[in-house]
Parts: sequence; C-alpha cells; structure tokens
Amino acid sequence: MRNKYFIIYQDMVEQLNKAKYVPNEYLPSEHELMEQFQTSRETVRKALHLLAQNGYIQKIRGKGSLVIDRSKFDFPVSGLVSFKELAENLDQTPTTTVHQCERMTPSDFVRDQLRLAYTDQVWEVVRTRSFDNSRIILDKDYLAEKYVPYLTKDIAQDSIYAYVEGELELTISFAKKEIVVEEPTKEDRSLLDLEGFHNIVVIKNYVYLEDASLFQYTESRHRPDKFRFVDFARRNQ
Amino acid sequence: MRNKYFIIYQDMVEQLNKAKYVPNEYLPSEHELMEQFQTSRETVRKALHLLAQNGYIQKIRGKGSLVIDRSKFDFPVSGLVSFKELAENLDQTPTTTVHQCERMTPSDFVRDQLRLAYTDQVWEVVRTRSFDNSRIILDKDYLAEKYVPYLTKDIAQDSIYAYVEGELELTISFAKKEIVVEEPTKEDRSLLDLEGFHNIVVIKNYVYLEDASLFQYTESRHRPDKFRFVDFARRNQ
DNA sequence: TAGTGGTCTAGACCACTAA
DNA sequence: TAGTGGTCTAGACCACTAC
Repeated sequence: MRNKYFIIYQDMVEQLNKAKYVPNEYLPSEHELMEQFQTSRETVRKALHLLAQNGYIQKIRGKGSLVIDRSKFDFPVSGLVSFKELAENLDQTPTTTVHQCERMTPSDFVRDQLRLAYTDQVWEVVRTRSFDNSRIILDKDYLAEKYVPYLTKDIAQDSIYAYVEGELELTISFAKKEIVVEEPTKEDRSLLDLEGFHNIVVIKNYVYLEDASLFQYTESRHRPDKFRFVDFARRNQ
Repeated sequence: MRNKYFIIYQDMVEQLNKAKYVPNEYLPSEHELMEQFQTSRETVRKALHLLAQNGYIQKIRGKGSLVIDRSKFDFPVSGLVSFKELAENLDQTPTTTVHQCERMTPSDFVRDQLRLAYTDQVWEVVRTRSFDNSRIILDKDYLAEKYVPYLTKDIAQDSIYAYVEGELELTISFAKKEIVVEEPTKEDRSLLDLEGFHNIVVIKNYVYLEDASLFQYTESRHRPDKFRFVDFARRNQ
C-alpha cells in the first residue's frame, strides 16, 4: 500500500486524463476533496502539490485549483528521462544498437566525472538510436561498478534505468543536466549519420541516488536537426 | 513579515553559505531545528523541503538531512532565469544593446504563441548581449499589452523581469522552455557576430503568471560555441 | 533500542476572491 | 459575508538506520 496522498494524486491524474476535470475549470475545493477521499486537508494538499508540480493545476488563492491545459504545451516528461520513456512520446519507432557494454578501468575524464577512486571500475555502454534508419543519437553511459555490479548487452538493449530501479532496487533521486554544442568527434562521425552537420548537441547527465551519491554519467550526443529539449519549471514553493 | 518556514529556509541557506553546515555532514535533526527555531515540526519540514528542492540537502530516512556539495556541480540558477541573473553568475562583463522596443500588432506566429485575440497588441523587444565585444545572444521578447501596458528602452536595457515583478507586481509562476537548433536567419546574421557558425541554438521560453495566463514569449538565440544550459531536476515528492 | 525522517490527523487562524 | 487556499500547531504512529 502506497501513501494516501500519492494514491489521491494518481486517482486525480486519472480523472484529469479521463476529462472528468477539464482545463480552465476548477477542481473541487480542498474541503470537498477531504470528504470525497475521507482524509485530512493536509493530505489532500500534498496530493494537490504534486499535481501543481507536475503542471496539472495552478492553485489560485481565494479561488481554487485551476486545471491547466497541458495539451497546449505538449508536455515534457521533464527532468529525469530515459530514452525508453522518451521514445514512447514519439510517433516514430526508434531502434537501439548496442555497440559496447564492458566493465573497464575508467579514463581519467570519466573517473573525474564520477568522482571515483583509482581502483574503481566502471561499465561503459555505447549505444546509437536510429529513427527512420538514420543513426541520430549516440549515447555513452558510464556506471560505477560499486553500484551496478553486473550488466549485459541485453539489459543495455532494453533500458538500463528499468534494470537499475527494478532489479537492483536503486532509487534515482536527482540529476544535473548540462547542454552544450560541440564539434563532432571521430566516434560521432563513424557511429552517426551526420549528413554534413558541423555540430553535435551534447547532453551531459549526472545521475544521483537517494544517498546523494553519483552513480552514472551519460553523454547523449544528438544530431542538431533532430534535437529538441523541453523543460517545465515552476517557481519555488 | 514573511512566512515562518521561508524565513527558516533563508536563515539556513545563509548558514550553509557561511559554512556553518558543511557538505557531507548532516544538518541538526528536525527535532533540534524545531527547538532552535521555536516552531512545529511541519514548519521545519517545509523549510527543509525548500532546501532539498533547491539542491542544498538530500534527506535520508533514518539518518538525517545530508548537506550536498553544491560546488561540485556549479549550480544552475535553473528554470526561470532572466538574463540579468544569468549574467551575475558569469565572470565576463556583458553589455546589452536594445535594438527595438515597440508596441505593435503581432505577427500571426506571435499571436499564436501568446494565444492572443485579433485585436490584442504586444510589445516587441529586440536586444543583443555582448561578451568581450562579441555579440553572442539575440533576445527577442514579446509581451502581451494587456499585462504590460507600458515599456521603455530604459526598462529593456535594465531588466524586464525586475520591472514586471517589481513595478507591475505581476508574479511569474511557471515557464516552459524548448531548446532547438536552427539555421541562422538574416536577422541573426546581421545582429550577431556569427564568425562562420552554421547553427543557432534557440531557447523558446513561455512564461506564465500566477493565474496560469501566458504573458510572455521569448526567443533567446545563442551562438553555439558560447551556449551552455544547466538544469537541476529532482524526482517528485 | 533510541533516534531519525515520512505520513497523517483535527483543528486553528489568516489572506484573498467574489457576490 | 461565505468560500477559497496558505500557514501553523501539537500530537500520533510508522519505517528505517545504527548501535
């Protein structure tokens, strides 16, 4: 059994998706929801807070919780997103090719990025993502062996995240992304269909676990014409 | 007088900056903070929640609130950031040139982006940002006149955000960003020092007010070599 | 077992909106 | 004025960590 407020949140997301509540109208008041879910007001408020954070509603003091038209801004699955989730939001059917999946001694650069000790080993995974038979994205993943002792090409073919969170029961807590534009490397040129593009958009992703330890560094290298990043940010509180 | 929990939050941020609390150690327990600030536990927890959301701490059940080493990831002023704030985080001294600041009938594209009626007017502001005497960024802002009735070159020279939030007392609530890479337009070529770059990184920014109304659309067009976007994302809850 | 954070409650008072 | 959301309280019980 999950948290009560999370159940209420999920329930209301479902109602919103089923259009029981529609954009530009107000949700039932917190008092009404209290009665409806037979719970306290603070618990209702936690659920509403989640809805607000995820862009479903906007709370307006004195008025109520306004349902936002999420379809207006084709909503980002912002923040911590794996390729698999990302692909589900696209029309095209992407394919993944695993070029490498090896346990190894990290380069100085990677050891530095992952803040590892000299004896620590890492898994290096290199994959390309293709759309319409064009290799568009080159993903290079580095995972600290101390957190992920075992990995296979099959897992990399599917979803590393699903494996890490499902099988290994590690919980991802936060991530830092950095987006820059670089010149293509030799590897980019050999593994991607660059078609004369002079730049590569690089998303550097640092993924942290529940105890604030850094366990993964990923570079996602995109052909610029197919790159699109969407972000939804809410003011604090 | 502000909220009690916000005061506690600010107080603790200050303590963290003054290194009273240091990375990889734990904050005082919620019970201790309760006594220290003479308040209830839920209020302490709201303050800690803010700290967590802003990447200062990581709460670990059964153990405490771990102070995160923010210096490790040169911290983003993530999300809703105006150029002025951004510039403060850079070593270089940037200059702003206002090329245009006019009230006008919007193009179809802008009317569409801002979801305006046919009679609505907008303010169009065009500015370039220079670093080391190179014009690196082209900012094109469109503000609905119904929210911002008045604007001048002087305001645009300084900070539109400061004016909107300070003078007009409008509160910005959330924003959606979209980052793509485009071919330079004629305007890009004439107003920026492109130095042979073939691409422009475009940040499309949709800014919403407290009542979830869209009041500003901005395109921030960056020379790719100087572009860098940082994002910090926390899992929900 | 003691101490930590996570959830939940029932109630209070306040600030804002709208009629 | 009635109804809304925002803040704050004092207490309860639970789940987890460390000893």
